[in-house]
Amino acid sequence: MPKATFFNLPGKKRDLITNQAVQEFARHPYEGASLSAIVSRAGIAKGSMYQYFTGKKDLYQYIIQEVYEKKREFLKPVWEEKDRLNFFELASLYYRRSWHFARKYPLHHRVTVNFWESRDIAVRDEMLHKKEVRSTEFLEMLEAGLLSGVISRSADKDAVWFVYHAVAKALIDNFLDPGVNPESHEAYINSVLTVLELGLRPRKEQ
Amino acid sequence: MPKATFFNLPGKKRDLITNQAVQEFARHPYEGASLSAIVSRAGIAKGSMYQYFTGKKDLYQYIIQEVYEKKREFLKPVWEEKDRLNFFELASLYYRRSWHFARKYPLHHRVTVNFWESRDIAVRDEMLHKKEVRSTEFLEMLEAGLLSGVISRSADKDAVWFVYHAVAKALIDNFLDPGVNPESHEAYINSVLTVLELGLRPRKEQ
DNA sequence: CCTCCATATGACCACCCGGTCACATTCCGG
DNA sequence: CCGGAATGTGACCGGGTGGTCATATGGAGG
Repeated sequence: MPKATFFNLPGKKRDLITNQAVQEFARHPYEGASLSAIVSRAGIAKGSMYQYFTGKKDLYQYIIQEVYEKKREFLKPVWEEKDRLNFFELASLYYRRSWHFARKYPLHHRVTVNFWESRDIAVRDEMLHKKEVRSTEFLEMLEAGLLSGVISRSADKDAVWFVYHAVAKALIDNFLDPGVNPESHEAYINSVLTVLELGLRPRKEQ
Repeated sequence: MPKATFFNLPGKKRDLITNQAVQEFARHPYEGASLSAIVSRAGIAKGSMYQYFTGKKDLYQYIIQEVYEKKREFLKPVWEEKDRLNFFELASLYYRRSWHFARKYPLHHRVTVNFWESRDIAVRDEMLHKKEVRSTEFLEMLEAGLLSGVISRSADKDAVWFVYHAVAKALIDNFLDPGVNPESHEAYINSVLTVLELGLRPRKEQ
């Protein structure tokens, strides 16, 4: 969505602008982010920004796209294990790697969190699109789990999806909580997933 | 936190201001809510608002307090069943009644949703305080469930709390999704809770 | 009736926002 | 070296914000 001019820019300058924009959208959700702050920190004129993008929304959509591309790339190794691991193992791997992403690229992580909490209409449709992208692989995983019998066949598929989605969101929200102990956090993710796996009602067989 | 002047106001006028503020904070999260819009819709002068409250934040805190008081009152009947119902029955009752609250007072519901999604610092401490308030009764419920053995003793208590909290948030977020069928929604809440109760791994005993 | 104090008012302030545009600068092919 | 196209610039615009304050209004007690 950026104009051609943006891609004609020398790489350094383009990266600087991109990075400053990521930083701003990490600090504030779309509505609260300030274009003026971005251009000022990037050391360019306001008018220049409008040579590169048609407006604030355009810039935001570009940044969102870049950030998700990066995350998708980072998560690729998880899906390559798809055939070797069962649903529960894969889910654990998925969340642990998402956590690594959040630690390695905290700004990008913050951008995604701000993004899916945004209630802006201009952003919502794009959001739905992205959510589909995000969930496709996970949904496949779930289907396979149900088919193979690793997941109880009596479970309501919609409800399972809902629960996992909710817990995923909460887990990821908390990925960067200050005061979290890196060593224990992986174990914590697994504890949470175990609750989902076994359920709260005691099991007779163990 | 409002000034004494506010409580000297005739009841009608006080209610009008309160209602318009609730409406605005239902439409927009704190940062995006407009004081000018509130006073304009309430038909009072901007200066008058500053006779009643010390500022926007003060007004917001008052509204939040009122809204949560209303919700707490509405949920009271649930906790009176505490001794008659087990953990799972109580949880079901709790969410179904929360949903009734959302249907009956959609604006107040929206205010709560905006509130706990807010990332404003001025609001965060207050929020933590409120969350404690909200969770106290639920945490008690959970403790009792663990003690009585209705909940598996092998479950990690923190993880259980985390999962329930996450699902609660997601359920409540979706309470007012347009296009939701009121009759089926209660059943859906129960489906979701059943997933938590039984877990995803198949059970041998059934 | 007059005084005094609480209350009501809206013009006004400084500041911010996203966006525009006439003009300056840079670059490159002829 | 020139001329035209591409790019860079920041003052400026209209409109919004939360907050202030001198002034006007009202009502209760002496």
